[in-house]
Amino acid sequence: MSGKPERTSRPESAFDAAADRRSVAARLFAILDAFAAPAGATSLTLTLTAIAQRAGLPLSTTHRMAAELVGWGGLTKHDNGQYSLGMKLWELGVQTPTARNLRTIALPYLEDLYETTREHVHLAILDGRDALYLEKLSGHHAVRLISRVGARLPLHSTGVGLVLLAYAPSEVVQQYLATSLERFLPRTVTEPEAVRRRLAEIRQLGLARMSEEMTAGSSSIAAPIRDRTGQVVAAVSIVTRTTELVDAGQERAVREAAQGISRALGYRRAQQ
Amino acid sequence: MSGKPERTSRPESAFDAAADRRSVAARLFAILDAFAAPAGATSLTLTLTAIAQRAGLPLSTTHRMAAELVGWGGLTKHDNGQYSLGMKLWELGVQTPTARNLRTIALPYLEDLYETTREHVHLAILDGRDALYLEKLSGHHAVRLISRVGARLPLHSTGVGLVLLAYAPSEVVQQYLATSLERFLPRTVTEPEAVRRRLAEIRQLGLARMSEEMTAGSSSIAAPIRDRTGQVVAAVSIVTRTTELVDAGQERAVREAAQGISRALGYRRAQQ
DNA sequence: ATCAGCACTTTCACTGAGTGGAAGAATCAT
DNA sequence: ATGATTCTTCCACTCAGTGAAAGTGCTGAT
Repeated sequence: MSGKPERTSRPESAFDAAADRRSVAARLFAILDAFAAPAGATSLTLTLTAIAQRAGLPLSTTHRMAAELVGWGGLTKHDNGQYSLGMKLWELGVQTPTARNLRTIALPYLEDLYETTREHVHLAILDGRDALYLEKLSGHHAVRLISRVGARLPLHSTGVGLVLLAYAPSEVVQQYLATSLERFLPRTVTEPEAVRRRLAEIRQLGLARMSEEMTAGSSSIAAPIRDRTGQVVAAVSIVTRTTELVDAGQERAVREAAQGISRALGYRRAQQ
Repeated sequence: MSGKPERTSRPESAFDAAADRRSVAARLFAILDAFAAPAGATSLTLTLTAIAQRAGLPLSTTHRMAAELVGWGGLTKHDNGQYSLGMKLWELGVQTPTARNLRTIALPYLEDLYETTREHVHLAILDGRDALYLEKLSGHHAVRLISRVGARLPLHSTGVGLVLLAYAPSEVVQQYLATSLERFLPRTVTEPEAVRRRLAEIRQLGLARMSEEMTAGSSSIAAPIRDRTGQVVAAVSIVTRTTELVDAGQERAVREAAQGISRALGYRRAQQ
């Protein structure tokens, strides 16, 4: 049909300039977001064309802006012409108050927990509808997991996620359970009422136990971290190979780590 | 003197609009940089006015741009009206290839090193004229240090810095030694020729020893990390309380950690 | 060698997005 | 109340940013 594009009239273009009402800033952000775009498969490095596509920008605009970002340090241009996120972003990122404060305070306790259990150790916060993994320690030989520092994982299928949800404001829980929850493995609990019952249980125990709900062969034990005001601001967990028996020692270790961090954050076992 | 500003003519303003030839992008970057600006004393949170001052921008421009940044997640606006860097930056930052790859690979070895030595453990890379601290592990009771994840420290007065300088291209060394080196403590080596001799020694030993050159009461042992190509890409160190005797066990531990990480990065003891 | 194909870079005339001074609102201090 | 300070909104002007198109350079097929 539309064989040869009509060069005389406006050439058919994938990009509708007039419809793009984004500000300069928004376009810059789109370029940076291009590197984080697809959920799991984060592309560490992209060509100019790939960035332009993902950001939905004309190539020349992308080129100009990428150059500015490179100049600043937000992007790095490699010898092969590919781009990746730059060190400047890392430097700014680690200054972020939550990341910096929580991490600095929690890390020693996480190390202790790792030493006593020799299992994956996670530290996560609630961010939007996800558990955002702030820190992860693991030895050389631990189980392969999808978690990663900076990763976002669902609240209903991870230990830290359930803990965070259990202590979240009720409207957050409401909203979260209103959407359908993905079933990753046969044992993933996805039915809203069942999840609610679990949350209540977790609040009662001050501890969450998960088994085979996200990654086959792995279980997790998670506990809440409170700040000065008593609010739950984060969660710690260990992820172990699934075993039948409940290891009381592990549970105690996780609880102690959470309590240690809470105390370090200024929490004093409130009126109970 | 200049009592009432003359409203009829151009009002005396600290900001010369015409002289500011920065692009929109550059102005945005200036706002973000405002949070990292002063070397040591990083301000975690700033008021709008403070940002405008540091970035050298009119208040209204700052206001508009800050709003866009908040919308994106690059800044967070707190209840009290103060701004701080946002989680989005952290998320992008941890995706940065060097940070992500090096950290992921190195962390288990750093943990081992911490466990066997119980001392501060540092991982740093060379960035510009500084040692940039990528990772830092330390227990609850360790010596108080100025280093911090994301911190930049001088090359000539830190263990990791000297190692990185020792294996840097000669023009980097040239340039670095061309400027006058700050003396932090009486024992800091600042004389260019003396530094060069040290670098040679470090290359020979494959290890650097520092004592009381940056922080009083602390010493450090550092070793180089090589990648697949044999190039030195980072350095590990431990920082200990200064003692008279050389602890061979500590030196071995640092060396082993560095070798372990190098091996994990694909380095195979090259032709020697 | 030659050419086609693709990815990146540079240019440039047009124009509306971004600008910043100023006025208004809100907050705090006295 | 009164003034000082900090933040927010507005809007007419204008120049910075725009993107189509031409140019450059590389790769690999013939």
